[in-house]
Order: sequence, then structure tokens, then C-alpha cells
Amino acid sequence: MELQNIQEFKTAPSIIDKLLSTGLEKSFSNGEIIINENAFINSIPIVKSGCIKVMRTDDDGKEILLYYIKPGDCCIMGFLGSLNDQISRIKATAEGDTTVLFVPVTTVAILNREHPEWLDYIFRIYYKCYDNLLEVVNAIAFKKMDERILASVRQKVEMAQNDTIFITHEQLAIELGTARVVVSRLLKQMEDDGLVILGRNKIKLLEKGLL
Amino acid sequence: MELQNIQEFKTAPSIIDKLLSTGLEKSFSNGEIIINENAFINSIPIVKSGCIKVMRTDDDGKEILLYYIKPGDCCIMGFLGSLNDQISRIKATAEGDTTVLFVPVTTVAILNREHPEWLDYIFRIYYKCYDNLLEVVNAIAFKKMDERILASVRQKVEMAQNDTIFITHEQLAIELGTARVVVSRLLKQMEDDGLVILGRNKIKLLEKGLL
DNA sequence: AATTTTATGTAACTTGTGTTACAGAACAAC
DNA sequence: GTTGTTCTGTAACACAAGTTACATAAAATT
Repeated sequence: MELQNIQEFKTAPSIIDKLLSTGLEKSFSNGEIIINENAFINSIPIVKSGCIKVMRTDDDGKEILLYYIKPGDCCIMGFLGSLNDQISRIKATAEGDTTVLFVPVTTVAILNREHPEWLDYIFRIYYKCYDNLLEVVNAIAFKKMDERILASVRQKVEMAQNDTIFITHEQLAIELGTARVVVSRLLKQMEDDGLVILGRNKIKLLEKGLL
Repeated sequence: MELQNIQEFKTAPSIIDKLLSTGLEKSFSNGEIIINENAFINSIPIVKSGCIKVMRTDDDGKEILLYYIKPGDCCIMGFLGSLNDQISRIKATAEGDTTVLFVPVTTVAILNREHPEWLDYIFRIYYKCYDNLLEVVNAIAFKKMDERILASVRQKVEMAQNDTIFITHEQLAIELGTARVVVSRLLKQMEDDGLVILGRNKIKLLEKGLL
């Protein structure tokens, strides 16, 4: 995904010039930390390729997955935190090999002022993140763990564009904020129900599990 | 709270003029619905006095409290939803007598373009809401119900600036997305532990409950 | 091949929360 | 005062999820 493909920038190529000329491109391999919890942020990461996984970490080390940032999107929390001179309350890691363009806040300040298309972009991404977060709240508050596991597997299958995903129960448990045994137990149940087929380090989603 | 007191507007009184000349002021009494779930939004509510309570409603009618919008703040989700021609996924009601200035999206579009101070305002509020939501996620995911009840009571005590709040267990239960019996049970436990004193329709927070 | 590490399966148990049901208390309406 | 309504207290139970403990299986390392 190149920046040219971001819908708001198509009519304003000068935005892209500004981003590329002042931004710093950086690559990360799977699992690498991009933004640490409690890190001070002074630039905004725009995903060029790959994917960023955004987690919230509790004071006592428990984590939970918030959402993924896909190519063409940016980490809006980084954006806002930097504007408000705040510290990040989230942890962002690379999901697969990922290339990120870090845009300094000084550039953002200029773009805010001079390019309405940039604002359209920011507001669109913000809405998306916010909406995602609301879904997370809803899921944690009202859904049972088996539903949440299935939803998570479905999402990963869709992202991988492959009915088989490669992940351990432990990793899934961390993302969902629960314990490994719980995930193993429920996945086994789902296998008995014909929703998935399990293997070491992999989960295959069957047609029945698609809906 | 008059708009003059919003920090970003102090150096840009023309924003206030624009808001007042195009906005529509409306008053609500306690509990009245300001934005309905699934309502289409075409204006942004800025709270002048009182307070707006923002809840998320599940498909099957279950609710959970997201946050409060206090005087000088605005409902950012309404803002974004309107920009993206989206439908509201939240329900906003008046918490006590509340006066709201509804600013049409057309005005917002102009302000975005012409007044950097307006953007500063929007971004500040946005950050605040986002941060609030993250705290909600954290609470639901990792805190036990008794902690959440106590936190809720503390928040209400602070907002009321009075150690006694007037609320039924049922109302508290709805806000926390649980059942009334659960709240009654845990509150009673908290009373036994000397954290609160209970009465019909009221909860008094004791010093021991403050920390 | 033998050993170690990592991932999974399973059982037994605890705990927190949701559910149902009902009784009594406080309050409001008549 | 009597009646009806709303709120709270409590008990008994159901169930989802967390916890501990250990066995087995698969992969990696030596």
C-alpha cells in the first residue's frame, strides 16, 4: 500500500510529498515493539505495509487486544497523545513484517492547518478506531468467551486470507485477556462441534464456523 | 459554563460568535434522551450546563456506561459520525438538568478550515474521550465488580461534590452492565466492610471508601 | 536417538457473577 | 390508615471462567 492509495490524498498529492519528505520510514519484523506502553510519542505512525497490533496493558501486566491498524491507516492514539503532550497508554507491535512511516508532529501541525484533505483523513481514521473500541467494549462486556474466541479466529482468517491460521492457544489467550487453559478448553469444544480443526500451532476454520 | 471559558476559544472569540449564531440551544431535564442509538446525527452537541451520560447499547438491549460529558466538552462521537455520514452507536441522556448547544455540521466544516483553535479544542476532547474509553475497557476486562462499583460511586460522589449520592441499585447495575442483585450483594458487603452506608435510594461514601 | 522445550489435553476445584424467587422495608397514592 | 409500588436484603442455585496440577504430544536441540 502506497500513500497514493489513501482516498483523501488522491486530490492532494502535496500532502504525500510533505509526509515523505519529513517522515522517517522504518521496518519491523513480526512481534517487534513499535510503541511501548508509557512511551512518549512525538511522531505519528502511518502503516505502509504489514499490520500493527494495538494492545492495552494493565498496571499489573495483563494485556488485551484493542485493534489492528492496516496499511493506509495510522495510529490515532499516537497522534492525539502527541498533540496533548501525553504518554501512550497502549502498546503497538508489528503483526508480520511491517513498514511504518513516522511523521513528526511538526509536520502534522502544518498539515492540519493547510490541508483539509489531511483532516478528512484523520477524522475518518479516528472514527474507525473509536468504532473498533466500542465493539471491543461490547464484546468484553456482553459476549461469552467462546463467542469471542470464534470472532477472533474469524478475524485472523480474514486477515490472512487463509482458512488456517498459525497461532498458539497461549497467544490467543493473551489477546483476549484470559488464560490458556480456558482457550484450549473452549477450542476443543468448538472442534467437537465441528467449527474448527485444531493442530499444534494452528487452527483451521471450517465452513460451519464462518457463521 | 459559558463558551468563553473553553480554553481554546479565549484567544478566538469569533469561534464563539459562529457557534452561537448558527447553533441551536436546547434544554433537557434529568434522564431525557439527547441522542438515541441508531439516530442519524447532523449536529454536534456542546454541553453548556449539566451533564450528558453516554451509554453503549447492545443489540439485545443490554447497556453499559461509557463516560460523562461535562460542561465545555462535546460529544465527539456525534461529531465523527456526522462527518462520516454514520449512524450513532451510542445513547446519550441528560444527567440532571442540562443545556446543550447543537452546532450544525456545516458550521463545523467552516470552523475546521478557518480556525486552528477549534481544531485544538476538538483534538483535546477527542483525546479525553478516547482515554476514557480505554479506562472503561480496562475496568471491564480486568477489574472485579466490587472494585467497579466502588469506582463508580467515587466518581459520582466527586461529580456531586457530596459524599452522599442518590441512586438506586438498579440504576447502578444498568450502568455497570450487571444485575441488580449483584450490586445489592456487593454494596452490602462494602457496608459491612465500613466503606459505605446504604439507605433507600442513597449511598454515602465513607472516608475509608475514598481510597 | 535421546533430551529438552514448547504446546496441548484434561481433570478437579474455586471463585465471581448471573439467575430466580421471595420477603420485608420504605415510600407514594388513595 | 390502607393499599399498591418501588427498593432492598437474602438465600439457593446455575454457570462461565479462572486456577492448579499433571499427562501427553509435537517440535526443536543436542
